[in-house]
Amino acid sequence: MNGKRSVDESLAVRVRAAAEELNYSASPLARSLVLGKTNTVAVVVPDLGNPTFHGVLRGLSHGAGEQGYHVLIADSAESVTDERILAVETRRRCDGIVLVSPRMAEDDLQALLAELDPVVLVSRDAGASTTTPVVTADYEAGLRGLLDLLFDDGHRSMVFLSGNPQSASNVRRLAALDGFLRDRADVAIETLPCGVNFADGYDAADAVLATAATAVVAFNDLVAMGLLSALSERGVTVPQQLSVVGFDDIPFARYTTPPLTTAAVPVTELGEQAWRRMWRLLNREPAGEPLVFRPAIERRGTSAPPSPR
Amino acid sequence: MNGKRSVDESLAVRVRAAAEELNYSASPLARSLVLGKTNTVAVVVPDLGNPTFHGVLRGLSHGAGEQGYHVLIADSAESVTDERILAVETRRRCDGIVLVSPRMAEDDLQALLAELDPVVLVSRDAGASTTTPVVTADYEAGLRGLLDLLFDDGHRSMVFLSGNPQSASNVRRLAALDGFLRDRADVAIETLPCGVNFADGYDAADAVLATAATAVVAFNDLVAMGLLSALSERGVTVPQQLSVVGFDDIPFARYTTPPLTTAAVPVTELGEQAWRRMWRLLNREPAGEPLVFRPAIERRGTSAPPSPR
DNA sequence: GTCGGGCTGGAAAACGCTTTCGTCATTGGG
DNA sequence: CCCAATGACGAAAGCGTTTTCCAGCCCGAC
Repeated sequence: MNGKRSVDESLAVRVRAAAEELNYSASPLARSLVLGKTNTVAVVVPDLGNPTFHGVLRGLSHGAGEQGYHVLIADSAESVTDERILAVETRRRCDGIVLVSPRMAEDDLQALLAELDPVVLVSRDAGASTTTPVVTADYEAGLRGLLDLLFDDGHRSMVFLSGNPQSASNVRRLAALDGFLRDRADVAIETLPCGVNFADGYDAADAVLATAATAVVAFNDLVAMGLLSALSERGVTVPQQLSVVGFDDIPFARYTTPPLTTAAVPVTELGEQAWRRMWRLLNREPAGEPLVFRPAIERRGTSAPPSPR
Repeated sequence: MNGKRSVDESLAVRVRAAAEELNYSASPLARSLVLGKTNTVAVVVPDLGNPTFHGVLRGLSHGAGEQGYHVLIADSAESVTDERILAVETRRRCDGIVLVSPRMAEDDLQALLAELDPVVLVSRDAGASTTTPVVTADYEAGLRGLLDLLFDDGHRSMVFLSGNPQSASNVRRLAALDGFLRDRADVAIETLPCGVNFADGYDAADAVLATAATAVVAFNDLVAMGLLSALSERGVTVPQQLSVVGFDDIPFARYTTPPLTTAAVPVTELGEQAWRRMWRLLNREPAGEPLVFRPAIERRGTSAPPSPR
């Protein structure tokens, strides 16, 4: 049947014809069992509702599909405790697993990676001394780029709307903030705990307006858009009265009014590259260096020099 | 090991201890083979980039996860030809399959459903004489609601930005248009071919402005948002100069400026209910009547009575 | 004391494949 | 003309489970 082996062609033809007629094809299950491979990879995401993860999922699914692989999804629902169990359990049904932005502590992650073996990490690094392939974005550089942009526009008083403290990318952003403040003594940045969704940004409007800031750096585009929406309701004009920048450059970002200034993370490409790494791993090839995308600063309509008081 | 059978408790304890020690747990693959069930269901979507499908996927994944089921995703990339093969192939690796808004012709769909057997249909009906459970929204009623809203506001000249002609939901919308026009002789609605994404709506702006319409009904929220964005760039005020309504009520809809008037389709619930249907099917229970959600008209800021010339 | 019944635990069959092994026939060379 | 080598095909083993089946064993009853 499967093209191999030295079999008389006429017999092979008859077999194939019979298979066709009986509508037969080999059971993937049984094949998997004997072959020891399922032709399936899994993706674990913290929240299926997040557009960032959609992009990664799409890129990954696309790449995998291309090469005959299937993809299993698992949503940990932001639960740090379930993350591990979910990953381990899911891992058993496939050949490898992609962890997207896992929330767990670094020690736990390290231990887990060993257990999961063919595994690649997206949007999170594994700390030192790991051989796990990593595909991520340089959140620190991205945020720094946004801060520089605002600084160059003349902003000296800003607010940072921070995201999920569990999220590694939030930690990187905080680090960028620290570095920036070290370099620029004349700037004040207040960090406000916020969140990662529309509603979080929306709800943060009053707290933001209570400060003297002329610019706000949102954890991500979702938060920025929520804030934009609330500001518009309050009659605060953007960017005249307040500059707002986001992060990620989700598809919606360029369609806000005004279009959102943000740092572009190529999420689909993150997913595609994660698949490439996984593919190499599955073929026992070296997966290559960690891949770090540098977010591109997209200057659009929500940022401008502060207007004189 | 598995709690069953009459086995001496002390022995059972020893076995469990050994299993623990060896870090053993039964191979899901081998179990699946012998049990004839994989504890996995698949979802086939036409485009993983579409927020509507995200919602369905989320609802479904959540429900399935709750009951120990895994979910396999397959993206047909809007290819009508691949849809069938993808579904059949994917189906073999799981216990049942959910088809979300399949694009294929009704005849083909009917034939496919029989082959896929435990199958549920989302956002598309199967035509008559099928026993397949269906979970969908009443797109016709939704669009009719929007048209009535605009009519009651005084609009008599409108544009409909139509979506993918392959999509069944587009057909239903067109039917609503026909019905509406039959009832209201004094209304003119022009249908413009458009698409389903931001960019499509954005690109349609000039064509829309070339008409005399005072209101535009976009195929969905994405299209409406793209249009909104282009209108804002051209200095056209919404809703003063032009009313715009969308469809779906994606999470972003309420955060546009002004917030988008739309017909709300509860996508997550669509997914959850699809899972419930699937669950019943898997347990050989009757799946119940087709479930049709009636979209709720969300009157927000992008629609208003037309201003006098 | 012997026989039958109810448990328990281990062996074997089955799930549907792939791969290896062995057999038989065919052919070429000595 | 015989032997060995080659090659085609079928049989069997093994993948890791669950389920069925069978052989014991202990106990109670006659």
